[in-house]
Amino acid sequence: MPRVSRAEAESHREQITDASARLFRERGVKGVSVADLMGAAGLTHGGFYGHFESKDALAGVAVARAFEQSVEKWRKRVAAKPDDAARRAVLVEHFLATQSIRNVGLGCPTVSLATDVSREPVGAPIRTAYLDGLDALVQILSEVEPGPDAAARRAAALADYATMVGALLLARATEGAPLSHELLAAARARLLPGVPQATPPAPAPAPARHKSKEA
Amino acid sequence: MPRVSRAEAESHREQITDASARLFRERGVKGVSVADLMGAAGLTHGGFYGHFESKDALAGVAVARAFEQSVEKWRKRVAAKPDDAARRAVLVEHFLATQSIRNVGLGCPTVSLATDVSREPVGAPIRTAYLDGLDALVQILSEVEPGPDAAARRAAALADYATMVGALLLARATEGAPLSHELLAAARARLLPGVPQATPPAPAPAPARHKSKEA
DNA sequence: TGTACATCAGTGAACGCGCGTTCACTGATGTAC
DNA sequence: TGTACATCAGTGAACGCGCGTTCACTGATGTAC
Repeated sequence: MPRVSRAEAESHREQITDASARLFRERGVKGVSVADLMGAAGLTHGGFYGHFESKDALAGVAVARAFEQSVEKWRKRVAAKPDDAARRAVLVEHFLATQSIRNVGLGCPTVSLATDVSREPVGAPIRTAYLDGLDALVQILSEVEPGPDAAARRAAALADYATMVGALLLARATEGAPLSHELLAAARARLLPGVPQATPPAPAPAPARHKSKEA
Repeated sequence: MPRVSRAEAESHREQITDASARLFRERGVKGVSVADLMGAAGLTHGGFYGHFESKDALAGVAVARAFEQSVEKWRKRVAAKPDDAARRAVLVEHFLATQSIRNVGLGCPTVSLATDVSREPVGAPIRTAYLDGLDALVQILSEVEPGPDAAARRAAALADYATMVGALLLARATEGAPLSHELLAAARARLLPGVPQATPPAPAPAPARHKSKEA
């Protein structure tokens, strides 16, 4: 089986990177072994060092990959909406959706990796990747915020982002308790005042004061 | 040296608990060994199981201890202020102070342990301790929030809390970059609009439009 | 208060285990002619 | 296009290490008389 073609080897490297981007978010960098990562690509552990210099080096590459995926999703959501208010709303609603609680592996790396990153020394590859990725997401959010100037829009984006990250982080830590959904709902209400909260699975049938909300 | 008095043994248990409450916040539960914890109390690792059933059981006790310390601090800060607006402000300002970035070991466990807790299975001792502790802190904040009724005050407390947690979490993950302080400042401005931001080490000398802000 | 002995807090060696990393080896791939 | 050989992607055993946990042992503490 050894000595596969160069195209296959490159595909293996991609598989390792993608699996790491997902598993590191789910279990943390320390929570996944090199053998786990290679196994996710259908390989054995020994070949790892043909692809990456070390597990820490992979962490940097994998975190960059995770952010690339998020940036792409954000761009697509933004592009599908007609105006900035709708663009901001769709970003917030996706971030704070109930499904985001359980969707750790493909969810925003900002939330799932923040603590791991903050425990790494300042020069670690994972820190650079995280900082760059966070910058890119904040930039996208800034562009759809209302405000008189760029500084105001950036400040609004940072405050919004902090609220979303905190709410999802706490919702995950309290998963299974009512507080978990309460946190997401409170953050949605804060960031999108006046927008109907349609997220709970079976909302009470309202008396339809204005009009029905779902087709 | 073995067979110390019962009072000494109880003191050892307290030292282990306190050291764990601090070190678990700094490095995570997996980031500290039983030998580290016992060493912090001046003991060797073998005696650990005379005090706790397992490392996981200690994690529950230590996290409860960490939250007790935070609740006590919050109560003292609240008690020192004359009205609810000032009480809310002092809680927010302490949470989002620049020093909080580095003060992980004695800082709010909600931030430093959220990810570790969310990666534990639902029945783990650490999850119960975390949920109870978070409930207690949210309760204190709810009592000083403005609002027409208890539900509104609780929703405001949850949104405020999410904003503070997210801002501090991200500020820690980006420590060393300008973005780190920017995040704290944006959250302060969002939660305490109109309050002068005196936190940067050397604020530009303002033209003193109303009055000087520090005695 | 004083003596005799059972209790048990802490020690340190040992356990099995999983980890990140290294390395000799294999054999299909890629290349030179 | 076909042959000969060097390259190198992947294998799996092995390395040293640190981990959580167990356990026989020690000797001061606590207790019974």
